[in-house]
Amino acid sequence: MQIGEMADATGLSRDTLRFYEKRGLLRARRSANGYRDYPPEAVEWLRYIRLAQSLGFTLVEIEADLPLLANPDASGAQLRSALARKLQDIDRRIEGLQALRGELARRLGPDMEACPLRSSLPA
Amino acid sequence: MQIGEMADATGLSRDTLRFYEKRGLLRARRSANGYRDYPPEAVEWLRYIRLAQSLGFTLVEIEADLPLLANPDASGAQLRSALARKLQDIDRRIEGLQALRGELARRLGPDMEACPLRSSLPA
DNA sequence: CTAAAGCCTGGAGTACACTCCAGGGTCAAG
DNA sequence: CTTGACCCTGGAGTGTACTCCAGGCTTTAG
Repeated sequence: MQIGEMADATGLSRDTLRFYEKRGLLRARRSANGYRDYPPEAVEWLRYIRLAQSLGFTLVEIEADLPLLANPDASGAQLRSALARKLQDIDRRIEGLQALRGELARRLGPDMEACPLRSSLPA
Repeated sequence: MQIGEMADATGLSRDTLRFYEKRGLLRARRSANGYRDYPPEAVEWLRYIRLAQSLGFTLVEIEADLPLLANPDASGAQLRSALARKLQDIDRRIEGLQALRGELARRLGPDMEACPLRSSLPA
């Protein structure tokens, strides 16, 4: 799978794919002519990256899980604990969003005139 | 309340506060000497900004809600519908996170060896 | 009165995540 | 064998959100 196909398959630009590779986030074999050749599974990985990223994870955070995930010697236990940490991370984020939701509903819901958020806003 | 106190109260740097003001995200009266003078309610507003931001909202998105919130002529109905949109926004984000959580649990949970995420990872 | 700490502005610099060239090689179609 | 669509690299440029000066007032403590 060469770069243009991958770009079409994922909605990412060629430049973005090259950029991810430079960062170490994505690997590609090379054909005899030097063209990148992606395995089809890379589509999954890229979709995962985009999903995580759209939800507020940075590339650094996504990368952080990578050495363990990519290491074939990692034990099931290690993987499970890494996964558990990540899930906790996500759960914290969900809780944060629920708190934000509550804040907004509380502050703008019942009494919109006298809400501290409104009275402290810029002109 | 002058800038240093506000910085201490919110954990933001003076520079960040000045930056927010330049962007129109925060307003401050000026004392006779030209120093910024913040109303104490601004602490609430700043905390709100930081919370929203830590959850993946950009300053542009936070600003987008501002003209309506800050407009004293906005009707209760307008405010309520703006709030409803924001809450939907947050709910979508929560759903996204739950999906990500599911993906991870599914892919790394039962069968860690043969997961497509792992096999497509960079060296 | 002076020194230290705090404030001001304008502008340069940084990190992240791209995005867009310029210059050049590769390949399939006609 | 040329044209057009693809690919390559290296490097410059963009937008967001700060962060860090330099140069210069103001205020407080000794």
